[in-house]
Amino acid sequence: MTDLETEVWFPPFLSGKGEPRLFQGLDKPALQDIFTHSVVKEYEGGKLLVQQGDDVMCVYILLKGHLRTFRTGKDGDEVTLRMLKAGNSCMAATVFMGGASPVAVEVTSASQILEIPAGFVKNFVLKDNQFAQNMLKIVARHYEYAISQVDSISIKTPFQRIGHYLLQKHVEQGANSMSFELDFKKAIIASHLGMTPETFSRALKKIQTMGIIVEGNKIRMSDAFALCHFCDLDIAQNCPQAGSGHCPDCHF
Amino acid sequence: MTDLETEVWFPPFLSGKGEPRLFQGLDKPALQDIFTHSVVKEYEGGKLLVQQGDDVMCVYILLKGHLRTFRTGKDGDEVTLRMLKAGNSCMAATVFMGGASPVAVEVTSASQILEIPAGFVKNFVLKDNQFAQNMLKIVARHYEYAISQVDSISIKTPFQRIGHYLLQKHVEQGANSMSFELDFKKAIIASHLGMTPETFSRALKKIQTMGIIVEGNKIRMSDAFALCHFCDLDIAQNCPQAGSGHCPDCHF
DNA sequence: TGAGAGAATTGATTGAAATCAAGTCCTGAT
DNA sequence: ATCAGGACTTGATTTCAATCAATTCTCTCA
Repeated sequence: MTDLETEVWFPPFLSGKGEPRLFQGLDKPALQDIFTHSVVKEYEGGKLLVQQGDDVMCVYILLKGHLRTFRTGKDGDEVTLRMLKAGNSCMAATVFMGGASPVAVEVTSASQILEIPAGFVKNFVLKDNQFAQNMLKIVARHYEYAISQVDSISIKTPFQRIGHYLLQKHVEQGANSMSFELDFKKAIIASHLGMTPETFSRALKKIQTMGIIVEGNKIRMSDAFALCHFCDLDIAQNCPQAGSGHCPDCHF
Repeated sequence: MTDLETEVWFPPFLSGKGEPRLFQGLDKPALQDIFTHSVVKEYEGGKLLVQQGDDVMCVYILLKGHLRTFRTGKDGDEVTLRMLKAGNSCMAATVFMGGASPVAVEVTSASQILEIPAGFVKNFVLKDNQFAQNMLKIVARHYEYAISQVDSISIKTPFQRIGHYLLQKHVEQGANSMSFELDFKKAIIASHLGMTPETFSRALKKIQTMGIIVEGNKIRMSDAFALCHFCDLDIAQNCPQAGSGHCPDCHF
């Protein structure tokens, strides 16, 4: 990959907020080193990038499109673990543990992906501390996300899970717009939340009695605090309104 | 902490296998640096080390005893996320993300704990790449564990979860003894597996029809492969028998 | 414009685990 | 040895999400 190409696709990764970024704070030679060892590939929706049990050959960074990671049980049941959008990465943790991938990765809409070879990443961590720290942050973030998923699935009702999920999306987008879109198929979101599409659909209906209007993939809220009932510490931490006293439900 | 003291308690951390070790491959000055900044403390069973939402002040390394990490929902329901034994550490990921702890940590039996201050750890990662890599491995390991927990809870029946859990314990101990002990209270294990103590108890009864004898905390197996029915890729990876052809259920 | 396929919704039924409620067993203290 | 309290087990009942089944909706493509 040339320096010029880098310029084309790199900028979005500098401006990203929210998720910690792999390239954050790296100096130019380091970036150059990474890019010359990486490739950008295009995939059609539906393609299975990694299968459960595969040896993982690279860390994937999603430049454009959507991926999901999931696990399949013996009987074919699936859980969706993560739903990735541009800027997210996956397989970082697996590359460090070595061995078989515990998850499968599927391209859910046409995507452009930067692939950094596993061996290179492993070495680079030992050479560049900033890179190591970035990796650490990313993996730690995923870990915390997984924890909240365990929590969600085991101690919340399907209804609460959906409310929590919607609120999270709302806060992720800065909590300033009165509406947002679901950017994955409902069946995938349902699987992510540990329920069937039917249950998901019914809960979405029920939630409309709380001032949440659902029209296809579009979610509109009658007031900015309609979802605050579902708030918890995890969300409050990222909520710009937390502690401001404006939110009637906020105890944080 | 003096060098001499180090000698006393450090050895077990060098010989450990299984979990990646925080101190693995560090040179003497690095170790010295860590130890002079750390303290060892003793706690009685029942003590809450960290509460959900606390600012985390240090990374904990369990030298002796038992801890568990858990989350509590609004209605008081709990999920046990991890059950730690000597050699395990916790709060590593949280220290890197900064902010409030997503979990609470409870001392479940009298314990001795090494506490490394958060600030020191964060700096040390940037100074010592080996340490950074160790951290990364530990967090990655926890992440993979959390993934398997999500998987377990959402796509396995309670019965399968218990079988899987028992097999895991069996394999952890080298799969050479015909019996092992549950080292946490059954209610905690139940909570870890996402079920009530009643359901746990009933499933343990049912599993006895498969050649697993349960006597209090002691689990005895009629033959070495009695639990293999519950095997999956995750476990097979750590199974010394995997691929040997001895196990009638092994497809790996 | 319409056909067809996949996605999503809706309804009826079922089943498994949670809950509620006694009981038993075990351990450690007096 | 007895007692008290906790851990665990067992039983009866309820509940709620999964399942099964049938539409409806919404695309895309001819």
